[in-house]
Amino acid sequence: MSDPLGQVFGALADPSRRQVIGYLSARGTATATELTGELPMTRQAVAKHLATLADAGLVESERQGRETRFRLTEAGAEWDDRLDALRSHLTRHRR
Amino acid sequence: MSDPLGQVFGALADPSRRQVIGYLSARGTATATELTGELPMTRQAVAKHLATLADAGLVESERQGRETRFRLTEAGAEWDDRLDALRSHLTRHRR
DNA sequence: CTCATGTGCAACCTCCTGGTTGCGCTATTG
DNA sequence: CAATAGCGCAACCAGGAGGTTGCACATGAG
Repeated sequence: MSDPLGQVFGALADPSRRQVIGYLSARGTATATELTGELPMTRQAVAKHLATLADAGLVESERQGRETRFRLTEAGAEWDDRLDALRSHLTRHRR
Repeated sequence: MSDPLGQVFGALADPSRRQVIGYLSARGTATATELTGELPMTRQAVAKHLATLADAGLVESERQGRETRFRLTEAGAEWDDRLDALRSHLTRHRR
């Protein structure tokens, strides 16, 4: 759609997707099946989230044998930091 | 829905809404009818965008007589700055 | 007072999104 | 080689998002 900013914000708007970013930041790498254990949804749903994150350039994948491992891109890691900052900025400013 | 971050990102995901933020930042204040002149949509559509921006806490309104004037909140102004930074960050990193 | 201007509310439509199920293919393992 | 684990693709569904039209209500201007 040639609206990179919109894709990024759209990707970050979903809480499950932000959680995925958090998990990937903590683990470094994970497969869709692994992440399914952490989220209340099916593997295919997780795979879709990973796909939109990849479209937004926040995540990249690499097939290793029969599994596909995902990790944060540089932009994704930057956003993981910004998310932490924004969260504390919110709770600080709330009241 | 008690997902403040999600509301903010959702609001920023739409290009028309980001444009509205830009206009408000430039003009300081505007009504829905005024903004309709700048965007290819009806006044009601603009009003909806302003409502979601207000729900996200990026914009606030004040009724003056028969018109309702909108302006950026502090958070909205901060995001207007962050948007500029992100855009140049993108065009810098792209290529 | 009358009338035009500005607004808000509600119904409606279309398309996208988050999620599901089902199936078939690929690659490891025993 | 056979069985299984992991993945991708496609169809499908309910609900929300972006937008429209139509109308009723309030307020300032003449």
